[in-house]
Amino acid sequence: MSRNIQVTIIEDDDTIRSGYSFLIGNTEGYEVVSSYCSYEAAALKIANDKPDVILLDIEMPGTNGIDAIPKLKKLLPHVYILILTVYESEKLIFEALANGAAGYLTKNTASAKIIESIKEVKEGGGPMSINIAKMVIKSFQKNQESPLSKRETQILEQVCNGKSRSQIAKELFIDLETVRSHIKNIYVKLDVNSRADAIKTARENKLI
Amino acid sequence: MSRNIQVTIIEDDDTIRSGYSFLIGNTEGYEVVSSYCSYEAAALKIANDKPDVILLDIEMPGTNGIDAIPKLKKLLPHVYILILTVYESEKLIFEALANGAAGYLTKNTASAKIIESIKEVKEGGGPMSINIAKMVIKSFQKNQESPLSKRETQILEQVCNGKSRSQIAKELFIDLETVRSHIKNIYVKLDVNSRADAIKTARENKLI
DNA sequence: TAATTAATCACCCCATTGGGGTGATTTTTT
DNA sequence: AAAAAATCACCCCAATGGGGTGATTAATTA
Repeated sequence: MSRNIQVTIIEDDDTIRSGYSFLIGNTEGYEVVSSYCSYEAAALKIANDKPDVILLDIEMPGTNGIDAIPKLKKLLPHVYILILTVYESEKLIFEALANGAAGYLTKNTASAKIIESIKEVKEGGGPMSINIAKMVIKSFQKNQESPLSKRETQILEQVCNGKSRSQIAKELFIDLETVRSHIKNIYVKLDVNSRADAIKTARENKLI
Repeated sequence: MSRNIQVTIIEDDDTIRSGYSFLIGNTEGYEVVSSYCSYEAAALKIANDKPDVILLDIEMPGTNGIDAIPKLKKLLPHVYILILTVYESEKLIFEALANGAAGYLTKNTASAKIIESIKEVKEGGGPMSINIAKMVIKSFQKNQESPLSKRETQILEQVCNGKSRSQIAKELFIDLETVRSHIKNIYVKLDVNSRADAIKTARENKLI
């Protein structure tokens, strides 16, 4: 009834690539339809391979994995891309996810977990390594010890939404001068003197 | 050598509470130090229980789980809070995480996974149910079919950072009039006529 | 209870900004 | 060859933003 999960591997290291290939190819229900050592090599033929899931490395010669994601998605709009890399930098992780990666595993991940994640991603899940999940969750968390009051935080949020003083005043049913006053206090507390700097500081310190 | 993981359960449903209590209490290496049916009940005594991990429900009489998170964190700064609930709304999930929850599981989660997640959270991980992970990852993903050009997207990002036209011009080494021109085109494409509306539309459509 | 902090509003000043027009040139992509 | 993207130019003017300085009334904390 159910077809094997078709997997393509894009990874420049020969040893790792054949390792994954062997692992997946010998697992019941999985099938490696192709493997490439670069995006450029994959681009030429992958549209015919029609994989369900692509295992993608980030560090590669030529087009790197991050930039390869949108290009692969264009070639195969319904493919699920699972990043499998040694990198754990926040920037790379979020860029990969923003570009359309469906999951992110680090290379120390156990074989069983990789196999499980391929299935999970194919079923619409979002597999992540423990450490990745930690970073992702942390990125959501607000600073619990903000120097700003509730009202100030509320107003700063509106500033981040690009609202003008008068717009904020209307929405919060307070006077324009009150908004001004709050913003001035925010500037003092954050030690800034412009909207742009306030937003920057607020984001850096997760005050919003 | 290693102490049992001390767990507190806060959950208003008696049946579910004793179910979890039984499950965790009878697992090697885990210990239920206390269980409460509301935040109010917990607040009085939990500081003495000193749990490592709190299993917290969202739907509860009195203070709900979301609002209870920061309060519990104040009472026990080093506690890990694991949300265990039936709710899967994006809003609740992100609010819970923003408030400091370390993980988020839905109640259909298998017993073994719950036990594993408690350990994971105590070790600094960020356990999530598959469906939650999916939503979290989706929240990062940009719209791949933006109506905006690269330059326009770049400029809109700066607008979202609260930058003025002249600041953007300086940063991108282009003329102020060019920035103006781009912003005007962005407004036309997004069918808006102010920064605030552009930011709103951009966020709603994940163009940034 | 006393002292802070938070939240509200007021009026001064003025350079900068933002948004609406209209139009043109050059490079890149299709 | 045509379309889209990126660049720059000049018109207009109300609204905005940031800098001062200061006051009143809750609410919270010491």
